[in-house]
Amino acid sequence: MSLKHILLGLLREPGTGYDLKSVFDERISHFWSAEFGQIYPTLNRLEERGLLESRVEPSEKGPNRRVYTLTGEGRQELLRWLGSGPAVGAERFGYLAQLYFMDALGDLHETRAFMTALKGRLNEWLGRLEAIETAVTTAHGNAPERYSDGGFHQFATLRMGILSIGSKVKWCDETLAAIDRRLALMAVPDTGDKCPISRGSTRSDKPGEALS
Amino acid sequence: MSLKHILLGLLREPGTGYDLKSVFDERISHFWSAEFGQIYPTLNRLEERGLLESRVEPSEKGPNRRVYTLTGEGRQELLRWLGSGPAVGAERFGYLAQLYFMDALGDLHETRAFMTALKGRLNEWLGRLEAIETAVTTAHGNAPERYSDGGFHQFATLRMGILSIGSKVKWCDETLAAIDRRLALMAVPDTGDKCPISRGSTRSDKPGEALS
DNA sequence: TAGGCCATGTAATGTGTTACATGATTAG
DNA sequence: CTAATCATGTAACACATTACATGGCCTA
Repeated sequence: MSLKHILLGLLREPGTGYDLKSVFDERISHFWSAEFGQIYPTLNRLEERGLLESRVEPSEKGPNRRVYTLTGEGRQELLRWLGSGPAVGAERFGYLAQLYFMDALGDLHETRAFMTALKGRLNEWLGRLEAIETAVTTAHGNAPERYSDGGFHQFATLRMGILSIGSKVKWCDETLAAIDRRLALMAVPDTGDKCPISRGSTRSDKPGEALS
Repeated sequence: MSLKHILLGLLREPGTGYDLKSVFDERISHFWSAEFGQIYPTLNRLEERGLLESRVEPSEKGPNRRVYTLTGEGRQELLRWLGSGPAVGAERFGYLAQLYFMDALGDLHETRAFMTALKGRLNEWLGRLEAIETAVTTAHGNAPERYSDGGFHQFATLRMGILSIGSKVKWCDETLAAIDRRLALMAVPDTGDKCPISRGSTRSDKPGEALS
C-alpha cells in the first residue's frame, strides 16, 4: 500500500536506492522499514509508470549511482495519497500475539521473563528516539511550531514514537506488577477462601468467551 | 511470520476457518487482522505439514464445517514460537508515513484536518477497547491477577491496546495544539524579529538532515 | 591485504489483500 | 421472497524478506 508512496515522498529530494535505504534505517524506522530487495524493484516500477525518472551519475566513491527524481505525475500521486485520509487500523504487533497465547507455556515465570525482555527492547528504542529529539531541540529549539515545514511534520511523527513507546514501557511495568501479584497469590493458594485462578488448563466455557 | 502461529494458538480450542475469522474481527483486531483468503490456505498448509488435523462435521445452520484441531507437533511449534523472545521492531504506521510527508500539501490546515480525523478514529477504537475492558472487569472483577491463565494474558494485551491508543490520542492533542500555535505565528509573520518558519519550499540543507 | 562501505540488482520464497464463485439455512 | 449469516474455497495480484551475486574504493 505505501512503500510506493513513501519513496515518492522521500524523492522530493533526488536520491539513489542506496540513499533511501539509509533514510529508512536512520530516520523512519519507528514507523516503517524496507530492504534493498524491495526498494530497487519498486523504484524501477515507479519509473516505468512515469512517477519517477532517473539518470546515472558517477559516484565519488564506488560504482555509478542511479539518481531518481520525482516527476509531476509522481507528485500528483503523492498528493492524492496524502489527501486520502488517515490510514489507520492495520497495525500489527507480533509480541502482543505472543503474549496473548503465552498461558500455553504453563509457567508465569516465562511470561515474566518475556515482559522483562520486551521492556528492555522498548527502552532501548525509546532511548534512540529521545536522543534524536534532544539533537533536534538542541539544534532548532524546543518550539516545534517554529521549525521548517518539513521539520515540523517530521518532529510530530517523532513525538508520537516517543509517547507511544513510552506508554508501552509503562504498560510493561503495570503488567510486571500484576504478574508479581499473581505469583504471590499462587504461592499461598490455601490462605484465601476462594481462589479462582486456574492451574493448568482451566478452560471454563466456550472457545474464547473470556474476553468478549 | 506469525499468522501461522496465531492460528495455532487459537486452535488450542478446535474451530473452523469461519470461526477464526470472527475471533480476529472481534477479539484480536487491536494487534492483528486476517482475511478468509489468507486463513483457509494457511489452514490447509498447516494440515499438510502435520501441525493441524481436521474433520468434517455437519453444521446446525448452513453447510458442513471443517473443524481443525492442534496436533502434538502443532503444539510444539506454538511453544517454540512463544519461547523465541519478543518479536519487536516491525511495526508499521501508515498514518505516520502520511503525516511525515504532509508538508508537501503546502497547507497546514490540511494537516490539522488530518489530525482531527485521526483523533476521531483513534477515539472510536479506544472506546471499543474500553467497552471490552468494562465488560471483563464487570464479569470477573478488576483484579486481573485473579483471572484464569488465559484471561490474565489476554487482559494484558487489552491493556496495552488501551494505554497505547490512549497515548496516541494525547499525542493528537499535543500536535493539534502545536499546529494552532504555528498557525497563529503564520498569521502575524511581521511581528517578531526573526521568524524561521519556511513558507513554501524552504529546504535549507542536504536531503533530510533536518531530523538526524 | 582484509574488512567495511558504496552501489545495484535478481531469484526464491513467504505473506497478505481483493475479487470472484458457490450454495445452504434462517429470520423478517 | 429477500437479506443476512453460515461456510469454504480459488485466482490474481500486491507486498515483503532473505539469500545470492557482483565489484570498486578506502582505511587500517
